[in-house]
Amino acid sequence: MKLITKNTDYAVRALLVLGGHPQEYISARQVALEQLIPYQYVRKLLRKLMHYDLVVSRDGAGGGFTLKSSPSKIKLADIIRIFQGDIQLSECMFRKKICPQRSRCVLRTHIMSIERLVEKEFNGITLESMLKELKGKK
Amino acid sequence: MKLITKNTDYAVRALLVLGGHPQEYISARQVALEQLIPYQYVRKLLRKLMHYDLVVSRDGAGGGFTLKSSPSKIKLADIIRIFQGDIQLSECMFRKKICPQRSRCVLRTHIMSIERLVEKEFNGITLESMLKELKGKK
DNA sequence: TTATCTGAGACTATTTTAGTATCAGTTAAG
DNA sequence: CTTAACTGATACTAAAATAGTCTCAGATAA
Ligand code: FES
Ligand code: FES
Repeated sequence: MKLITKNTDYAVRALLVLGGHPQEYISARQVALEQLIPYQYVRKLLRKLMHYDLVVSRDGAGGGFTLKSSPSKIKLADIIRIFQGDIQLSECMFRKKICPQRSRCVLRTHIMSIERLVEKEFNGITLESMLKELKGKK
Repeated sequence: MKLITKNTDYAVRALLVLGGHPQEYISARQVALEQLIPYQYVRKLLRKLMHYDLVVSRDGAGGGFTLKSSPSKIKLADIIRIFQGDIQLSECMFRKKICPQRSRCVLRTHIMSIERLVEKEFNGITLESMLKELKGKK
């Protein structure tokens, strides 16, 4: 069971790179090199982060990506949601209007509360807090 | 992001069926019918539960499966571990001796503590408690 | 002896995750 | 005004995880 996929992991690292160079445009190539992420792959991730308004890009030579908003506003939970979708109970169809099993489903309420707990934890971790930790390690 | 896969979900349902008929041997067919799980699939799950000592089987006509130990001893966390493996951080290689990224890895400690939190929650849910809830719903 | 069961293992299918390749268009700098 | 360093978009392929099927040998109750 994985709480975090490679996608998310890479995305966080990429954002940390951008966060490490405020106001600068950093190319995908540089991110790939700094974090040892496959070049084309990180480009894809960065583009996705752009679609979700976490970063902005600039075309052409000297271009690249930079954070759109302050690191304190970027939560780990957001990143996870972008790359792994919402936290959700297996095949339980309770999102699809009415689940036929619902009346005798025992897992549902438990999972939902644990999901909320996890979400809360992930919400407490921001890019800012991660950047600080990183500085502490250097 | 899924905390629970279909595997686990089915397995829990199967165990609930067995738990609903203490001391009786229930056939895979009956479990499949009661819970609308594909027959061959549930057989495979039950066999796995047997390998992990949660249930015992009896061959031949009138045979089937029954819980090996008391429902109070069967934790949701056990079932998840059987079907989804340990909770673990993405590709972080810190299990493999030394991870090259470790020194500048910021996610590791966070994820580990959240993993422990989740594990603790799942440990608090037993087959017994689920059976009780189910009775309350009937 | 037959119908009903499990054990085991090989398969196939589907979905999710990871990664690559290509091409058109933008921009800075010589 | 050409070239090198970029991004946007999209279509791919590959690998891994999950879900589900099929078949056959052997056990057992009736
Ligand atoms: S399976 Fe639908 S409510 Fe749980
Ligand atoms: S990636 Fe290895 S310690 Fe985090």
